[in-house]
Amino acid sequence: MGSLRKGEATRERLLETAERAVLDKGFSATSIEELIAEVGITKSGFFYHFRDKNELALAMLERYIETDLSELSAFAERAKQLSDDPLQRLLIMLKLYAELLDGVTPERSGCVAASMAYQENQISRQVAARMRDLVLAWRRHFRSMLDDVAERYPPRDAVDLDTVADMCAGVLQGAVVLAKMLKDQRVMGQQVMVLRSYIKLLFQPGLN
Amino acid sequence: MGSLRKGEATRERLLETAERAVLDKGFSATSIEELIAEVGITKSGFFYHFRDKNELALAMLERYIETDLSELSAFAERAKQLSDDPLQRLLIMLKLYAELLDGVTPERSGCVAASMAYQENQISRQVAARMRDLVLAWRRHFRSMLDDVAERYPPRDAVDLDTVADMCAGVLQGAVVLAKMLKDQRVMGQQVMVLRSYIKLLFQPGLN
DNA sequence: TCGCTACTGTACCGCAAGTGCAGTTTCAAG
DNA sequence: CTTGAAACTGCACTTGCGGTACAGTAGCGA
Repeated sequence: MGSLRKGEATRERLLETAERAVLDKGFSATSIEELIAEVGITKSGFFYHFRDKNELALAMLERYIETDLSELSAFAERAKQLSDDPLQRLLIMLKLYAELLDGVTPERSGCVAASMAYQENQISRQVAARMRDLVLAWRRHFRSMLDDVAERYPPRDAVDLDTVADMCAGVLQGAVVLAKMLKDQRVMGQQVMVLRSYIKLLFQPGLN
Repeated sequence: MGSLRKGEATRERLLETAERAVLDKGFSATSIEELIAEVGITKSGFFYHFRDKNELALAMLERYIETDLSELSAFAERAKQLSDDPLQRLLIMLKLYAELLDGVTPERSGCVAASMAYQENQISRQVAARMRDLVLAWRRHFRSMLDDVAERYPPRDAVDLDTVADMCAGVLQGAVVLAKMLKDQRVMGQQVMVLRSYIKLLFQPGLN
């Protein structure tokens, strides 16, 4: 059938190789020639799959968004199984995420979208649009969890829940940057745990 | 005297131009030829000042660190004048920062260090070392303010203050990334205000 | 055996980084 | 007024990368 054609396999290997390289050293520092050498095809072969480097970026982003969002859903699902309480669910999910981050290798850590974000004005409109979609998806995801929490536990501080939802994604993005700057992966897990502390303080009753 | 030599002025113009370009479109997308065209010197002139692009990066980072840390100190100083209470000082400082971020233009927003952080393995050891220094300086800065707060107001949650200090810098870094991805500057100010909310909840007494 | 998919091979262009070096202007100290 | 260092210019050249163009071909399923 068409679903597992040979071309798809090569394309996937290119995307996988590119993702590793991009997370390790950035998009513009990743050369096409380096990718084809690792995958074992020629330059012509590369341009058979992608019109140009920008289209590679778009495909990488598309792929990243898909896996990232399904990972997020999986964690939410797992948390749902582990507790009935909306606050506990959110806290469990953040703990799961922190544990995931502690186990990831330095070279593979980072966000494909964020690595492209800092090269703003050289990326295409389509890439920019998909980046925006991703942030909005994160916002929706955390917002819906926060809504469930706020319904049962009134927040202790007057904050906009969309902004708190953004913070959930933002703290992680910031933690990645700090981890890269410090060359210390541990800060990622740590930062998520501090975010958890905020959620606890914001909603959890009976904390003095 | 040696302090305001002509060479220093040209070098400074190069660094200033480079910083604007890098914040707008990233380091690797910023070409030397574009810089010299704007500054009005030749390629040879550029290489008289910097051995290569990496040395430019190092000088930019050095310059950025200096101005960033002095800006931070200035805000802390201003907050010190406005209140005697350590918690209020920190909250005021964050508010000042949020206001600064709301007023900055999109092209000039961002952190020179962070824009280089995502190109990790192609930057020199020296640049990496200075990036580390910067994060540690941020940590020290916020940590000392947090220590003052914690002395008077015991924290409501068992968190490591170094990690909270990292979060102060991290939320900002994350907010920059989100702002770039969303093309919406407002999230930067918003995120700092949520961070403020955390500090309030963590330390402020009498909140229910 | 036909034709499509998935490539290879070759040749070439333009741009940016970087090298090397000789020559020139500017300006301040002797 | 001269001299010499600082701050460049000018030119020629190399390498690497992104990208174009296009002809040819191996494998494979209908």
